[in-house]
Amino acid sequence: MDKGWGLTLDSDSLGFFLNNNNNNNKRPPHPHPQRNLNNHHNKRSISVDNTMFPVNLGRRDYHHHEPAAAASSSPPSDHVETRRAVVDEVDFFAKKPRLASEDADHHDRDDDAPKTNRVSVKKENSLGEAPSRPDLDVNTGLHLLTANTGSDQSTVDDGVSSESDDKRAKIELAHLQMELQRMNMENQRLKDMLGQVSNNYSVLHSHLVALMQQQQTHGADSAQENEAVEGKSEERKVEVGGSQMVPIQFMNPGPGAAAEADEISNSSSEDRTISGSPRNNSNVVKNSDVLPYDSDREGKKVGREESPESESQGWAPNKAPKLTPTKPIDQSTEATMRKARVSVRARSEAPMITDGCQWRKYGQKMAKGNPCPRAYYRCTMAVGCPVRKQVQRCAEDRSILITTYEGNHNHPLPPAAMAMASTTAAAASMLLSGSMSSADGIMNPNLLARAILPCSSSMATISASAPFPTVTLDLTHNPNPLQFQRPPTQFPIHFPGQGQNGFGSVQTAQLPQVFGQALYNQSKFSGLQLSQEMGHAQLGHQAPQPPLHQTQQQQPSLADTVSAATAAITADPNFTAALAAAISSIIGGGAHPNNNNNTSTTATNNNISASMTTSNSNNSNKMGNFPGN
DNA sequence: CGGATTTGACCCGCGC
DNA sequence: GCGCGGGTCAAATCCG
Repeated sequence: MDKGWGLTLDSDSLGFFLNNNNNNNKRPPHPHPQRNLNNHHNKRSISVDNTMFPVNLGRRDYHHHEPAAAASSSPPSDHVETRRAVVDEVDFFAKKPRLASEDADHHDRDDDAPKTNRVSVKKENSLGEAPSRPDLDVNTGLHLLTANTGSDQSTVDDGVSSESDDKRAKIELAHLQMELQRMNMENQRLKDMLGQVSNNYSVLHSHLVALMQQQQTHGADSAQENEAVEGKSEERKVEVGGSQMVPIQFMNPGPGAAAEADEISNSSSEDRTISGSPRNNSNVVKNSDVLPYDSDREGKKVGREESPESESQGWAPNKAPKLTPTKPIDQSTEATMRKARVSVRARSEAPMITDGCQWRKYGQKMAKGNPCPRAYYRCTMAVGCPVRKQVQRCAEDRSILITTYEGNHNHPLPPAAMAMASTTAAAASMLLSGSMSSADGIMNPNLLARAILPCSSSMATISASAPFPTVTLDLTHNPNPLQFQRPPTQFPIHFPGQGQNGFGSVQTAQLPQVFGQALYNQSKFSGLQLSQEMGHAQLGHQAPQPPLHQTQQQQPSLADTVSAATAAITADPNFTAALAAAISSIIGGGAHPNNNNNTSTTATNNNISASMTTSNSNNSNKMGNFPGN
């Protein structure tokens, strides 16, 4: 029985495993709440490895030992019912057990019959002769594999009924162990599948966005070119789909990007050193990463790309202007492209919004014109990830947290992080796409704004002022649940069964789910959660902020909203229109004039309103020095 | 003790 | 050329 309850440890770890299945954090253990999950992750791996195999050995012994009763007499265990693997398991053993169970039944029911069977079996075991009867033949096979057969049979020979009970218990134990083993294995497979699906989604999504950009860029030029681009795009899509290369290629706006993407894996990191900055060391490490994406390398390649649209958005510290001495115009464009940012304004008392990624603070500065310090973070989920973000309180309303993202992750993201990452990347790509439609777009904010926001959105502002074009997503405004309903045509792709995130099933059911979006909602994390764990009363804005902080149950998850925005972006062939739809979907209604330094455009159609998902969830980072405090 | 944070210094681009 | 501001580095410090 001890062994049997050793199984509960397995089951615990199994449940543990299941619970954390979506948390693909790879960070080392850390005391912070979110990192505890990482801890779990590590533990999970270890526990699976350590517990599975030793137990498996034991289980095997048990199974070979007494598989018969396991199939015939053991009652269904708690773990078994719903899992298909268990069915397979039972089926698997039903072959042997069904025959062997006859033995067991005989043992249990008849006092005499077993003797005959035993005699014949022992005879076969000892002699190894071919049996004359088929049933005996089967029995022989089973017992030959059994190490402890002799002892068990000897106990049966004693004819003690209590020992048959013990035997039955052992059988059940063996069965449970086997089931647990199966479940562990299957969950491992599921985890792998999930990881693959996530990766595939990243790849597909990024390239879809790239394709959208290409269409957008060339759509106005000529239909002929557009067809040509699509031809390239299809080629590229196929290649990407096969190789899973370049998971993050959001920012390849031009047709040259297609060829460029293919070259990225072949490009060497040496080009990157053109900048001569000692700070680029991390990029060398980055190139050694499994994932071939490297925005820096994209940046390097710009210098030798002929197409003005070949510049992509590298976010890592780039000295881009130095890279292209032969094309002054392209230089400025490239630099701008590379510096494109997506700023998210959200009300939060927490030091930082939890977006699913792991961040490490590397600096803090007092920015001019804002009494609140600006904190600098970089993504630490992968070595050399170029993504960085700045967190700063709004000078005018310190309850508003402004998070500015730069760059694209060069590593697979956990589901929770993909929503935000995809949205910001898509928004940035749209910004860039719009700017690409006109050479003057970047320098002409109004033109750019018109290009990107034909429908205009009061909540989305675009600052195209050099050198950093920025899309600002303002999530600080009152969401209107009614507005959350969106014409289905906006989101043709729909995944059913999205109601498990605890939020209103209505909006979640109506939300579009593109590709792996469903995974987001399954995550324990909301894609973008705003933590309130730090000093609620500090800023004094916590008190009833009317509709801004409504109950979570009535608010669409911000993760869902972000996903919706991403879906809108990726699903709509009209890319600029998609931008407006996405942004307006995030933002919701209401005018928002107070974007300090951004050239803003106002909008009217707000089909989906975003809400802040305030929760007590963990903050991945503990900022000892909270900007704004 | 290792990792994260803090913080002053440094680098770089830009405007005058 | 110089100053300013943004961004980053890295040694010191903190913390679990």
